[in-house]
Amino acid sequence: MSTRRETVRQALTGSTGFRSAQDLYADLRAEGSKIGLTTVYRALQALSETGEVDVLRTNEGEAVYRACDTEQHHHHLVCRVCSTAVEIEGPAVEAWATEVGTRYGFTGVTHTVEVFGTCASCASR
Amino acid sequence: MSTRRETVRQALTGSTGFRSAQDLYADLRAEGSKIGLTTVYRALQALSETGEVDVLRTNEGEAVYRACDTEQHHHHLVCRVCSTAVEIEGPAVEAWATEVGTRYGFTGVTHTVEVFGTCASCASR
DNA sequence: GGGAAAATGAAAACGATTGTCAAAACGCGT
DNA sequence: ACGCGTTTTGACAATCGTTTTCATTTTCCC
Ligand SMILES: [Zn+2]
Ligand SMILES: [Zn+2]
Ligand SMILES: [Zn+2]
Ligand SMILES: [Zn+2]
Repeated sequence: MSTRRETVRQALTGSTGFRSAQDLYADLRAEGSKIGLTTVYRALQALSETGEVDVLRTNEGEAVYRACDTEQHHHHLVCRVCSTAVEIEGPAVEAWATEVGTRYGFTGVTHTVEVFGTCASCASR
Repeated sequence: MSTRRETVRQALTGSTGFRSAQDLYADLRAEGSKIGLTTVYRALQALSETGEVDVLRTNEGEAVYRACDTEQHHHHLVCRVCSTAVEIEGPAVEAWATEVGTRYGFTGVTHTVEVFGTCASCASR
């Protein structure tokens, strides 16, 4: 529980959307922190390994992170414009994924599901 | 319809799994082709733009491609070990995704869904 | 065949991420 | 407050996938 990791966690918690390591670094530096980029990467890696933050990849291959309200399994509805995200659930999807996996003889079935769109506030601009 | 693009398309079609640009480049060179890495990237980009091949990102951020049997909207069940993939459908998921999107006021709703697991042949080893 | 336009590939540039390593901060027994 | 071994930090270099640049080669059409 280093103070730096806590700093990064809070920077993430302060945002409702997914943020990249470089975004967070820029934010922290802007508000006066002397944190290094390497440390931001390390903190995000640690936080995602413990499941405290969620990670996903943009179409460009960049990793973006989010400190969600729950650590339970869930998915996201993400705004393509501002990257704001809403946590969503889909019991039917969970069941379908494991069912289709086992149907084809796959074991250890997991899945990734993300829903994208333009949020109401971004649409009205 | 350059001959190089066709070469790349066939290299992809010859595989049942998702392959990276570098994989395909290595394969093609191994079988004697004098193709350049840049051209492989360009071909894959063109093929994915027209929807002829599907793309997804590995957890490490690498783009991997697959020439699927259909160009219709579908998803994949991918082996984590050998990357072999099966094309799957889930009408319920399609409906759920658009429903949850509009429920939160999002427009232009799309989604990404991938199912992962260990295929039977990889499990028996 | 000749020349404009498209395709090609080697090498350089790029951007995100990771590795290196010495300096700084910390924990703890004294 | 003081050493001192351990952990954390951050500047910088290195890596890796991908894109850009640009000169050369191929294709296409007359
Ligand atoms: Zn938005
Ligand atoms: Zn799920
Ligand atoms: Zn397999
Ligand atoms: Zn779908």
